[in-house]
Amino acid sequence: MVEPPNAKEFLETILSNEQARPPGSEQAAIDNQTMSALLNLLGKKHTIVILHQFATGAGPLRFSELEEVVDIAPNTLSNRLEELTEVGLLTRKAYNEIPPRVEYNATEKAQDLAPVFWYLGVWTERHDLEPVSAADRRR
Amino acid sequence: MVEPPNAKEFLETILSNEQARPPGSEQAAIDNQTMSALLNLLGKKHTIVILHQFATGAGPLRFSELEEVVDIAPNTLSNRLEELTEVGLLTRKAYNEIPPRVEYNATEKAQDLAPVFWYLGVWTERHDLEPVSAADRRR
DNA sequence: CTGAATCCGGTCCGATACTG
DNA sequence: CAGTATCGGACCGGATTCAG
Repeated sequence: MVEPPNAKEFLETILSNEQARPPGSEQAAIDNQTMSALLNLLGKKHTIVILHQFATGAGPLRFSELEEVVDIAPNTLSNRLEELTEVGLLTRKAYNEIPPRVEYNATEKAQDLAPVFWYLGVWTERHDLEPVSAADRRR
Repeated sequence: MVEPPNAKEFLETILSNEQARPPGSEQAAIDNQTMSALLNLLGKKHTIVILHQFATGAGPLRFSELEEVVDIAPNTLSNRLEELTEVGLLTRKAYNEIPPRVEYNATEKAQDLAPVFWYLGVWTERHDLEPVSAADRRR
C-alpha cells in the first residue's frame, strides 16, 4: 500500500468543507483559471514525477538526487525546478559551500497535493495500462 | 464546491483498504511500472485536460466537443484519443451516419481517476499559482 | 459535415560538454 | 555539485486534404 501521509485526518477535513463556493461566483471563475494553470503545469513533462518525489518523501531534495531518481536531462530539470519555484510550490535554498549545495523544499501548497499522488498509487494497485484488444475499444 | 462524484463512499472505501500490498512483492514492482506508465501518459501534453473532461462531465464526448473545450490541434487530439483508447481508459464508438458521429466514453478505469480531478478542484479553492516574489522563493 | 491523415514549421526535450 | 550552452531530434500546432 502506498504511504498515506496523514490521509485520514486530511480527508476528513476536506469532507467537512461542504459547499465552499457559490457555483457561478467570481471566485469560481478564478478557481477555473487556477485549475487550468495547474493542469497546464502538471501536463509538462516530468512535472508530476518531480512533485511526486516531494509529496511522498519528506524533507529537502537536492538537484543531483532528483536527477538520479527522475531520469531527466539537467537542463530540463533546471527548467522544471524554476517553474515550480516561481509558482510557490517549491522553495530553493543555496548554501555557500564547496562543493556547492542547493536544497529544494516542498511548500505547504505542494504538500497539499500529496493526496493526489497517494491516490494515484491506490489506482495503480487496482488497474493497469496494458494495451487493450481492438474489440474492447468499441462499445 | 467541486462536485464530489461520490466522495464520501469513495474515500471510506479507500481508507479501509489498508496494507493491500507487501512492500517488496512482485506485485509492488508491477504497480511501480504501471505508475511509471501512468505518469508518462499524463505527462504528455493535453492528456490531463482531456481526462479531466471525461472524469468530471458524465456521458460521452465527441471529437468536436473536445476540440472546442481543450484548445488542441486536431491531429494531436486524434493522437491522444487513440493513446487513451489503446490503454483502456476510453472506448470509441463510431456511428455510420451522415454527418458522421464518433463518441468517446470513459471506461470504469478512467472513472476511477475522477477523485484525482475532484481533489484538484478542492485544491484550487484553497490555493493559487500566482508568481511568487523572488524573496519568498528562498527559505 | 465530421473525424482524421498528411505535410511542414516551430517549440520543447534529451544528451553531452562545459563552467563557477 | 549544480547548473548553463549547444545542438540534434522528437513532439506539437496549423493548414490542407481526404474518406465516409
